[in-house]
Amino acid sequence: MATSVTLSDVAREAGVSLATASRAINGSATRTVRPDLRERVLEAAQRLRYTPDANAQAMARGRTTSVGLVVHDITDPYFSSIAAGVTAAADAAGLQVTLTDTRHDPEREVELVRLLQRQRARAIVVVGGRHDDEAGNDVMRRTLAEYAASGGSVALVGQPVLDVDTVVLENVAGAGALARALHARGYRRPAVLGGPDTHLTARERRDGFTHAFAALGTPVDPAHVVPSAFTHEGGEAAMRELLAVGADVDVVFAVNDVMALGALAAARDLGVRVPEDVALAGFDDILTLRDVVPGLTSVRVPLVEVGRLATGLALDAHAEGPRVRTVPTEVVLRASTPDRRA
Amino acid sequence: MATSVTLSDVAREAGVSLATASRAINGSATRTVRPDLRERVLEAAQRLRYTPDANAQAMARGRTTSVGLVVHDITDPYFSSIAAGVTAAADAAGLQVTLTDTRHDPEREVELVRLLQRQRARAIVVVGGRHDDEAGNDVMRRTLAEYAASGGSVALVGQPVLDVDTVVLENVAGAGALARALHARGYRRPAVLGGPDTHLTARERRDGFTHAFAALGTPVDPAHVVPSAFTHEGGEAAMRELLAVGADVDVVFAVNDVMALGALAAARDLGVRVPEDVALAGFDDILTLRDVVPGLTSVRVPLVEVGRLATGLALDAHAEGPRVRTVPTEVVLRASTPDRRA
DNA sequence: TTGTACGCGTTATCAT
DNA sequence: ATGATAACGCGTACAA
Repeated sequence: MATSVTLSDVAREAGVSLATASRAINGSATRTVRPDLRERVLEAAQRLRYTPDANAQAMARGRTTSVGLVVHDITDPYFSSIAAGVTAAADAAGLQVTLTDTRHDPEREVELVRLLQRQRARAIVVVGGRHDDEAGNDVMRRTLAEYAASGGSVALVGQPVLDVDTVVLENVAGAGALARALHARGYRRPAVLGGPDTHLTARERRDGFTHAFAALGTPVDPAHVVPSAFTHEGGEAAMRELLAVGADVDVVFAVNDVMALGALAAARDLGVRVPEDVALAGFDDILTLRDVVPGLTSVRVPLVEVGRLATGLALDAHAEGPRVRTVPTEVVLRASTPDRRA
Repeated sequence: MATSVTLSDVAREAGVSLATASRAINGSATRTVRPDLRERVLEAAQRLRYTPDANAQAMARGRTTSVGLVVHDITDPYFSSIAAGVTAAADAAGLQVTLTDTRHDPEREVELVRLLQRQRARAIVVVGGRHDDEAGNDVMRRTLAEYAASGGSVALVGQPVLDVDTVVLENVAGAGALARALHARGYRRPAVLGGPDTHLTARERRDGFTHAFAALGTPVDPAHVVPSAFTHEGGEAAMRELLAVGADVDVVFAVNDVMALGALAAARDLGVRVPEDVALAGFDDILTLRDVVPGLTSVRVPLVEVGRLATGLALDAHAEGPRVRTVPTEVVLRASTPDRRA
């Protein structure tokens, strides 16, 4: 480690006290510095190439300027868009983002929160739907509570089950609206690539979809609800399974776009045409969709905005119990689900 | 800010000195602690829910555990894949990643490096090709030099023009190999969506491509080299321009995949079929391509590995002058450039 | 307005 | 092996 110029060096060089140098450079709120002294200090700082040590400042002030971000996979467009929102919001607040990635390992999520707590991140944004796993949730809930007790604030993107501020996506409503839109276009034999059984987001979207179709008088055949991983590979495998049994379906709903794209790949691979042989829809409306043909019908989630919102929630200190911000979704119909009534 | 348990609290609770507590918990290298005392300390720490303050540790040790990362746009698959490599490598080294995003503003790049220097990031990875702009490069070079002088190390992904360790992509060779592969498939009337004139990566790929085609006896018509932004929109606009003038071309090379996808969108929009009416190729082989039809011919760059490599380079302290790690590329032929000789 | 001195939480040096 | 104690770089009451 080479030598780093400190504020003391600057003070000495400028012939003033450490305190004055600090006030001149940082611009203390209450105190003010005589213009000529201030000038001397700034000049000295420049001459010496002084760089304030954010770490030391954080120590002295008692709070850091960093925001922790926990995602499952930064290469996934869903997460990278949210991450963009988080960095934008943090930047606007003069804060830095520490990016951490679970690589889809749920246990790492807890470790990463602890890690960020050690960094004394002023706030943590955790992105990712919860699981129906009381034991697991309990560990996470306790971990977050400890972090909060140590002075940090948390925002979650997912389900409001961890007693922290949460950005909630309208999964049920969005999937229901999608189902109705598809029904209106003439689809009557739906199938669902449902994701993991315990994954709440997957479940909400799956049930929102199936319930809506049931309410319309054309229930989804339970045999046509295929569980899978929440990933590209998961969607691909589930679609393959569905097609392998020769299921009689006219539209397939994958509970997220990445899965839908996996399904699309499977269909392509098996010579099944979308939408001619079967229609396909996803959820999230990730950025990738702009480059996919046929245009994939989806349910839009304002992902960047979700990141901003979560960051704002986490940063905006509050007193009362956990808040919930519900983000509306919007059905976007595209070529992958053409009108069948023609 | 709520109260946080400190090491002193733990020491008092365990009835030992601060020093012993520190040694027991951190496990000092040279010193060792009597087992029973050690046990008492650990137990006390657990009881009090003690969490070490990474910031304070960094102060005392004189070095932080964070790595800075500078990208232009985290939602761009090129950058997010590299970011995945950086976080993986950092994680393996027990370090954290501070993610910063220029949002395509070159001036922010310098500011972000200064920001990361203030954070005393132990290393900084800057991702992004350089520009033919000596003034701009000079500012950046000086900024990085100052950071290095303060004890940090830097790795760049791009061109080795800033006197720091650099991961270099085989742009010229890759584009040349692509040109030859296309020529071998029968293409004779190539065009290039060339990106910004001053952008070195764009230029290298453009020239590598045109020179190779010239060497094969079928030079690229200069009128068919269209400059543009290095983005999706840039590719789209350039393709639109090319098609608008009714250029007589049989294959279009976009200097990166994101641009190629923009070009694909433009072609689609104008009713021009790929590859029937014109073939298309890109560069990078971003993850998104797995979902694009027709499969886009590209030049593969091991992006995640590039991120890992750059991080390793930055972390592995060295004495001598700037090192260069060249990453090989590989032509991947897909459906967007079918064999024309049939 | 300026300077002195203490504190932030931890590591490391130096006695003991 | 353990314990005082001095750093680390900075902010800020408090005193002058």
